[in-house]
Amino acid sequence: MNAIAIKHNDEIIDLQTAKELGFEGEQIHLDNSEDSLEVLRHSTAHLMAQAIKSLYPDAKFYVGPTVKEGFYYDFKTDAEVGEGDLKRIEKQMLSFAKKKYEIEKYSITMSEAKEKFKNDHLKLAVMERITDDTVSIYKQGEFEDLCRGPHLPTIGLIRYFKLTKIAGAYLGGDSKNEMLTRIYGIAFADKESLKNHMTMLAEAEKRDHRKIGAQMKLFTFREEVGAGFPIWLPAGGRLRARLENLLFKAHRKRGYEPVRGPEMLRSDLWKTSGHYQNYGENMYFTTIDDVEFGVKPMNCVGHIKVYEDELHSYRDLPIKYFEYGVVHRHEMTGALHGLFRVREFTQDDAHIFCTTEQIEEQIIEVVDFVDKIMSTFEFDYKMMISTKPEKAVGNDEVWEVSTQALKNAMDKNKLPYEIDEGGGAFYGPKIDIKITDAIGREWQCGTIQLDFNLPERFELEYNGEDNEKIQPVMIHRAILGSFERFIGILTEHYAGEFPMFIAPTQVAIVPIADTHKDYAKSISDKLIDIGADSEIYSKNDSLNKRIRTAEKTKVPMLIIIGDEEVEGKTVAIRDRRTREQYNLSEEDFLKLIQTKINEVNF
RNA sequence: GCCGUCAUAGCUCAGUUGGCUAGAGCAGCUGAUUUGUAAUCAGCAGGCCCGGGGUUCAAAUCCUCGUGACGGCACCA
Repeated sequence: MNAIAIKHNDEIIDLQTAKELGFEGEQIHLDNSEDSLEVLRHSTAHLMAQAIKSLYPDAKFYVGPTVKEGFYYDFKTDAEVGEGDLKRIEKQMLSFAKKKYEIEKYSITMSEAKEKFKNDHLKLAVMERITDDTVSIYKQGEFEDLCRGPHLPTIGLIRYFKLTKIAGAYLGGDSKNEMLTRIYGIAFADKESLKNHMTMLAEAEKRDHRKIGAQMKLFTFREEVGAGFPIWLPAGGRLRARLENLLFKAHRKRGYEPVRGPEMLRSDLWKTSGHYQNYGENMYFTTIDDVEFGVKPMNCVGHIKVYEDELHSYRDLPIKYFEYGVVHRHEMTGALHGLFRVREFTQDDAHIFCTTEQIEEQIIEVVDFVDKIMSTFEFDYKMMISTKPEKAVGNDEVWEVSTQALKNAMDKNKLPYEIDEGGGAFYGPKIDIKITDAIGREWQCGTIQLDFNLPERFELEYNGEDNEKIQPVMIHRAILGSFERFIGILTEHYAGEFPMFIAPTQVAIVPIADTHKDYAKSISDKLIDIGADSEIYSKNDSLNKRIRTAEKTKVPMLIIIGDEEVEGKTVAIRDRRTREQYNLSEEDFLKLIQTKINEVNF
């Protein structure tokens, strides 16, 4: 098997370049290793560009890199290109690949390149980002493209690929620029891997919380209600209530007090907080009796008003208020996505008012809280420290101190984190908790924000040891982030098969005949007493049909009761997770359910 | 917001080049059947074909403006 590239000084060097520069190194062969796929997919992007150029002669190309899941190419053409054209482009790609064109490389100076591509504004835009004096051109058949490589020796090696989606993308990722057409694709070294990848995508689609949410009747959206406003259905309501209850206890144990602020507050307050100036375009406003009100996009101002209700001593700190706060944010239409991104959502929000000395321990306590919950659900997550954004209030010194405080807390406790420059809230830096979902996407959920600014703006204070007035520090934090997004992620994580302690329904009861309905009802009542929900499948359908229907609802446990069970006071259990069938006495069964429900505490 | 695709019954989908009372499965209702572990049978009902405007003898089908959804981009919990 011939090499397709080599590894030189830990860099992938294609054969064209290796020959030119006389480099040697470990051979990279065409397989599904990371290095090999990097080269293969990059060349497949070029092959796609070649096909696009032949089908749309006016097409101009921007960049075509490889990404985590394949590759894409951004281009511009006056023709309309839609999803239906992907097949056509694929076909053209295959026919070029069959011609086995060699991929040739040559170098020219930057000024020659600028002359060569003078009529191609996209290539000129690409070159603006390059500082080198020379650039390389890769050529296959008639098609050539400015590129740094690495590439395969020939496009004849490209066989197993698929164009997956077509979309628009801004030139240079900047919404002020023109929009280009982007086509995404995937390529592998062999047929089997491509097939597996496509199967994986189909499986991921089955887990989509929007799909499962509809099937399991967790939530819905309606056009006449408005985009981004979820409607919680009974099953979703039950699931959500379980989460809320568990979390309520968890907060109480950690010394948080439940409070509640109003849904909308006078705009003057949002001006004081800075939301009006910095976040106003995302807020909903209404004017009544000549007074303008803003619907809250965050709960902090309400909690500040709770704090202001009485004088505080340093002895009282830290003070922790929490609320399942409903907030409204006018997200842009294109951003809406199932429960992951909505315009009305409920945060598990809390604000900790503490002294500067208490910052570190408080941050660590919240990080522990987060870890407890994430590990309960077996989520992978990572933490990111986000620094001062462009739009921000407060002076640089305060930002510096607070950002450093977050880093110190993490460093001292040896907690790993990444840095997101400029990703902070306008009032302070934050630690974001990002969960990796079922298909590898990352979602921001929890957040811990350190804030010196709002206490200053609202002139918050407490009495210190010497009876002097001291400004407290505010920590804004959410563990789940929002119930909406978190439940969406949970749904995909479990593919709808929620564990007992959180499932909308714990037990499905199937009485074999009408004569067993009374027993079913009595079990159902006893389940409610121990905090479990059940549904009785007693409709006039065949037994098999009812078992099938019950199974399809993904309820964790199914019990069947007939003459034998009524007589012996037992139940016949089907556990859908373990697929086991066995019998238990009614008493043991209730104990089992109770144990399973209570086995989780945050 | 931007680029592209799309919208038919509660759900999943048919509906030919514009042409008869717009169809099916599931779900629902009624009846028969009372079942021991993944779909019993029969019947009934259900549609402002997303909304407004237009073209045409004729529109679910073509045009246009909205609304909503989907895939990305940008933005973000």
